[in-house]
Amino acid sequence: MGVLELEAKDERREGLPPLGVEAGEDVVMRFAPNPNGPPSLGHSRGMCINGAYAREHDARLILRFDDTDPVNKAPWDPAYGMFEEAFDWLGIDVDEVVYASDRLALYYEHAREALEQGLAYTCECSPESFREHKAALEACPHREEPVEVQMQRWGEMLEGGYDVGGCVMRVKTDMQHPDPALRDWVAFRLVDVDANPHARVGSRFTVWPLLDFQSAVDDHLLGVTHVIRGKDLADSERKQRYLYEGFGWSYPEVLHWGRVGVHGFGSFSTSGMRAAIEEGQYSGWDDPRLPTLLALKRRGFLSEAIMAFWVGLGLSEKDIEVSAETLEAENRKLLDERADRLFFVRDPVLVEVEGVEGPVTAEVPRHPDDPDRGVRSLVLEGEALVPRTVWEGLGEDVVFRLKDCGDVRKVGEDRVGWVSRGLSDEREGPIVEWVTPSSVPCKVLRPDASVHEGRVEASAVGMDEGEVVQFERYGFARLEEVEDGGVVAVFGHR
RNA sequence: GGUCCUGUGGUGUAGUCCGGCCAAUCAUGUCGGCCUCUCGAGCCGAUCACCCGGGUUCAAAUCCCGGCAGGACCA
Repeated sequence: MGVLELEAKDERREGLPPLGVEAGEDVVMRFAPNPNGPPSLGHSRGMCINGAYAREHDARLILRFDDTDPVNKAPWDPAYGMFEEAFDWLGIDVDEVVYASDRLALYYEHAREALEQGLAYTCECSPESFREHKAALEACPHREEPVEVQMQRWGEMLEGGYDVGGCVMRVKTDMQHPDPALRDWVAFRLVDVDANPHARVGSRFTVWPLLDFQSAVDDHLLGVTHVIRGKDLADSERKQRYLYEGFGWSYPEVLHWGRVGVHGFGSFSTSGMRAAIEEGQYSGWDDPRLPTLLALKRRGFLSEAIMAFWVGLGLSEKDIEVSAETLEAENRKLLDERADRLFFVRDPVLVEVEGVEGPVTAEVPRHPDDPDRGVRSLVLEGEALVPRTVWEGLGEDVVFRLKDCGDVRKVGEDRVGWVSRGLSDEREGPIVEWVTPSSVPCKVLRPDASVHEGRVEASAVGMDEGEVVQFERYGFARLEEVEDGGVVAVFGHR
């Protein structure tokens, strides 16, 4: 037996690219959202990819709220819990939850060390004047002042000796760096917290770190070994490396992904959604039109489908536009097997069935491929309800089928004649969903904000709220309200 | 304007580091057929791609140079 194991070059890779983990290395990953709104489909990419890697490497996964911008990305209190719930829903175990806003003392401590070691300085330049220094590739006068001066200014910053904008702390990089974005970036600034109280810590702190500093310090302190994030943060790495090198820390492995647009969900910013909800354009964060996880869940999307969708897209750095159909296809694969079938008749027409002898009981399987789940019974006596669009599309005398019941011929405006119990050779029309007058009213909320009104067979009343079903020939929907008097469902997709 | 990233069918994606087995993978979409008492699922088939131009080489999706296009960040 040959011991030679060729690493076949043409073997197709499956799943996510390898992480680059050394043997025996403990992997620590984190997902670090800004909790300024509820988790969206976009966030779920980070949750799923980190979660999938964490699972694969038996890694420690940290949920860290990077909530240190009370002004531009003001945290929204309910969002914290919603992210934890979203992880639960996705079936991803989080080992630790960290709030950056609890850790200001740690950031201050590291700021002090950075100043003492000459890695950073305090700067009183106005944005305009610093911009000039930056453009001229020269240090500003504050950069080289002695440590004592730096420490003193830092102290004044903390003690309220400056107005907002009066002083910042910068990390020293290289004022001649070819990329102006990297020249002495701002690590701390003053915030008007009276006007912008923080959702968790109120107005207690006026000096706040910017994301690059906070996240750099936290990744180190929390022992994060692998960071996966959007390439919009690609510059962060280069900024943060100055700090890491100064402190003698080692930088985590970083992977990036490009921007994703999901065609069919539009692009919604958190702040845009919030404004639209407040104006009443949407019913709430779970409005079926929105790309939030709440809305997707409400429409019957399964978390496994979302996971499979993101893992399938992979991790490329190119910007992509995918169709919602791809996500729907993942969901359909799972749902087709799980969802019980029901007849929902949209915009029904009541037709009289002439010539039918006695009640005819139709026993329709709950699932066509799984007879063990039993049947639902519909008893046809003299009247049936059929969808208006189908009915109006039928020519005179056309024979069509009431699914699993019998063939009938359209003989008048609102009448059909019974043809046969079994499948007849005469049928040329479609096989159509139908219900009896004992059915219950049903509303289907659609993701385009329209509502389809109709009737659903009475057996729906025995089902659980939250259950996802397939309305035959119509599509998948999640039962939201199930009461004797009627049913409300939210449409998922075909 | 600067820096960086990315260009494979309609949409994603594998392959690019280490050139040949790539007349290019898989998924999704579309079209057609089979099956089915759903316009669902399943099965079969078809369709459709290496951004452009040079160069290196016996051989380039893959390496080099130059364009072009898209994006991100900063200004």
